[in-house]
Amino acid sequence: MTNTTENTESTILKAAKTVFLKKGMDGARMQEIADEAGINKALLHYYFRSKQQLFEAVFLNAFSLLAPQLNYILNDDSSVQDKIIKFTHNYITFISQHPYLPNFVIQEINRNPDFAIQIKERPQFPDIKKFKIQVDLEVKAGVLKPIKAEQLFINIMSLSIFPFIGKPLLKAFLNTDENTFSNIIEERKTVVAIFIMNSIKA
Amino acid sequence: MTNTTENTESTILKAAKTVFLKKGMDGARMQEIADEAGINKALLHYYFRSKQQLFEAVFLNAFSLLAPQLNYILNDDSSVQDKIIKFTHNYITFISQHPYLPNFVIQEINRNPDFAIQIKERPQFPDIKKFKIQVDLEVKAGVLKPIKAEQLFINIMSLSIFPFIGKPLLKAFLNTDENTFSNIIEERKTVVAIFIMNSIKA
DNA sequence: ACATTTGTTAACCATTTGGTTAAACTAAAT
DNA sequence: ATTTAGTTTAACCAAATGGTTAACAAATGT
Repeated sequence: MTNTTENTESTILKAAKTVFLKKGMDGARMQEIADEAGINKALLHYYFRSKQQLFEAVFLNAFSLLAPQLNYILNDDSSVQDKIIKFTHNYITFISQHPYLPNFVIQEINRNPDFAIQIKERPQFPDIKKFKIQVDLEVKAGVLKPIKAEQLFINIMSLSIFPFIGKPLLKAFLNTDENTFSNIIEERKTVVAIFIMNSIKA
Repeated sequence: MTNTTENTESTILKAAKTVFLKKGMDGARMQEIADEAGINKALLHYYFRSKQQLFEAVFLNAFSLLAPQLNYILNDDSSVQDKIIKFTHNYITFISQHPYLPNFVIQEINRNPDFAIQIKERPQFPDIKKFKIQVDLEVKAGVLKPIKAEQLFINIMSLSIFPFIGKPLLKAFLNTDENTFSNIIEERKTVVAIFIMNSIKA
């Protein structure tokens, strides 16, 4: 077997990722993916059978990029403070390089909530249990002000992810240009952790 | 002129809102909107000419529901603390009753950023200027810890809105059922303001 | 009563779109 | 050299979809 096969397959996947991430399942067109990949449309079906299956390949790939980052904050052994500092910085940095990713994943799970069930069954799927025990412990020990781990988790995710999803809206509200907004995001790599820790440090 | 006209028109708008908010421009089908309204598909074109124009009517209507709430926090004369308490409570309450709204608006602005330009020109479009001056003043007066108004604004929006947009994802991560998640959201009506104020109160 | 305007519908149309097919091409195996 | 298996393409197909039309129904004005 020649290696053109694998090349073509990964070329398709890359192109599909570009188009699906930008336009979503409903907005994407098989012809556009083929054009992006520079190949004949029939090849998409030759390698992936259907739009649905090609989409799922892209979706699972996208999700598997987001999950490990999360496992880090949830299962690391450092203090809650260290985790928050590292996580917010890493996550905002990471998403800056893949700005379409969170919006895509969230949008498609909203469109078809069955996806959430599917990905929950995967082994790398993040589990909040350990993080919750740790937060409860530090609260009891008086290191942190009383806060429910669930609320803290939601806050961390909200502050890290929303600015990317809501970017066009926020840009309009703040009346800033692209460059200024980038600077604000850059600043958030450190400022978000400070904001959170100011709130919960006892 | 009979009033059936206005009835039909508003029936269409209501149905279009239901379908567009759930499925977005790309996912929505004119036939589905007609079925939802219980009328013939041709009537959609009779009253709104095209899918695009019907969509725009729905979008502007949706946006005009979100904007006034924002103007409140930005232009009210109460202290920053009072604003944050009132805003987070009001906004989370409001969105609970219209859970598809923010996701829809953000998604469609992402799909077509020209929308952001269009709505910016409307008179009710929120302006952050006054809020910024107020925050800067309270920081200088030592009422608040140093924080940029822009970052604070993004934080408030993130903490209020993201839980609704990311709901299916958060539900999966937190491993909670619908009911538990509703309780968490309910709790956020008060807990978000406390979280923010703990962070920024000097 | 009658004509005219407005509202509503079923049938139809053109285009788009996901998907298929049969033929052509390529490269390794014999 | 010839066969064989895998790869790629142009042409094609059926269904879906936004939009139109022509006829019909219901109000409204005269």
